[in-house]
Amino acid sequence: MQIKVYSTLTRQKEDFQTFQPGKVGMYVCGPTVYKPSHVGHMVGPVIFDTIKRFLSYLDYQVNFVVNITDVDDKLIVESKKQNTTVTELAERVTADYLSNLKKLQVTGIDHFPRATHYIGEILSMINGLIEKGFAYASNGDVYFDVSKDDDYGKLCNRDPEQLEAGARIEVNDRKRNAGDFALWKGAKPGEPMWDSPWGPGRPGWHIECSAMSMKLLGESFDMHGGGLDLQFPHHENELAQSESYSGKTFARYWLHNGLMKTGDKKMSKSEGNEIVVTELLKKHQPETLRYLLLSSHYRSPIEYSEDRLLELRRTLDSFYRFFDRVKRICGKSFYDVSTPLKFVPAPKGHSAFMGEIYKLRDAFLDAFADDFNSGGALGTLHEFLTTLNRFADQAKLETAEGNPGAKGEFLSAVTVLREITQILGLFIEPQESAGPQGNNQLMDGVMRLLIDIRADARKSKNFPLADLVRKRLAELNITLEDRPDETGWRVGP
RNA sequence: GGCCCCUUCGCCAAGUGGUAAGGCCGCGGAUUGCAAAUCCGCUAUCCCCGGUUCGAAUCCGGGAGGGGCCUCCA
Repeated sequence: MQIKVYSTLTRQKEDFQTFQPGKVGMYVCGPTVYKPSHVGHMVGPVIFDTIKRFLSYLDYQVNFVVNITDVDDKLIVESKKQNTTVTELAERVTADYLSNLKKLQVTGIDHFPRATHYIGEILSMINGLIEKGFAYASNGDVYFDVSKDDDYGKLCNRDPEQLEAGARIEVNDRKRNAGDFALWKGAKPGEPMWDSPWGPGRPGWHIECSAMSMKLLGESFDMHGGGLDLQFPHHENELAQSESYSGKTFARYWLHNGLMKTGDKKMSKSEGNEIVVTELLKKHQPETLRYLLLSSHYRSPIEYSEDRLLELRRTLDSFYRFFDRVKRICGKSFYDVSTPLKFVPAPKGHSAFMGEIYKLRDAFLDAFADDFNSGGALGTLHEFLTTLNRFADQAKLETAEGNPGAKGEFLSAVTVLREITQILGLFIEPQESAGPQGNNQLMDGVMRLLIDIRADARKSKNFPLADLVRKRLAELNITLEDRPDETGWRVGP
């Protein structure tokens, strides 16, 4: 299977090839930890976590790094505002970030390097850049000299000459060119600082990503990701300083995810329109958010809205109902169906039904292999659902007529579904609020009682009473489902 | 002013040269005592105008509308 990747560097889809056979180095820019994460911060991690799952499924060994920038002007300002230290603030916000990722089933990140843990690497890289003539010290600061880098601007099509015309660049007479950017910033009193050959100070914004990615993934690695808003200046500068330093290709593919929007505008801390993840998760389950992030192509912007989340929840509910059905048929929870995250070709001599299932799996994988088109892949997920439900209906698996052979086949198909949902990182474990059944014994008992009373009423054709029970339960947001041999119930419409 | 990107059914969203996946909503049918759930069926020629081609939502040119970046930002 040939994977295609769109790279910002070439602005086209390319055949995916790794530097080392079977191994993938992946670096994604994480947050500056000065404010709790908002929904936009989850986009990259969820997308790239899914990409890693997919690549692992195809037997690649993926090393996935997401940095934490824990020293920066904004941290200094915010910590003063909160009357705390930079360290305390950074730790608190990092904990929030990590816990959100965990809830969203972002489990594939191998390293979360902190900028402050790599000061040594940063200093030696700056030193190297100065020695090679790409950087210069100036009054306690160190700047990267864009005029020394022939292909500066290649990622975003920026002409360094024109940067001067921008006039939005900070005026600073310590710089030689308007486009020069700080590798090291001299510290003012009271600011976090580390000793350096140029005096006490702290790293500039971009250098930590270069230093940490090189340390953890090598001078050349395969994929570099981040939000579209990081293309310039962050990634441009990161690329420039890295390749100037090593003389090698820094990252082969640059992938930029679309930005989360609220009310037609980009969601960002500076716009002040951000939806804080922990707030959102008070009203919606994490899986709904993960589903939202995967429902469109990663390069498109995603419109955030409450209605959309509610709509997607309805979509997910049909999966949860199906899982309930699986349990009734197979006596086994979908969540306990175990299958390795590994591609295995379809066995020979399968039934027509399993043929359909494998065809759907192929469609899913083809969509995903084409620039990680999760939206297209999700389309086939729904076709899985319909195909499986149809089979269960036709083979009458929930009645005495359902034969064991058909049930076995059904379970095989469910296993294939499980296989691909693992790639998506969906339906990994039951969602707390998704359970169609209550989770306490008293409730179960009372419901059993009401259902039995209603069953008696139905048997004696006392439909007004039967309907009254159902109607009153509906008013309590409980829905009854009469199935061939029993009546089930769930909370919700 | 410069650099990118987007515009597909009421809403969301795949499709990047061969005659429009999927989801939500809606409608009809099967099933049901009636519902619910499930299944089956129905609902678009792709912002506009030119061009290339046997053939374009898909390529090229122009126009309209929207978004991102050029300052911190996932």
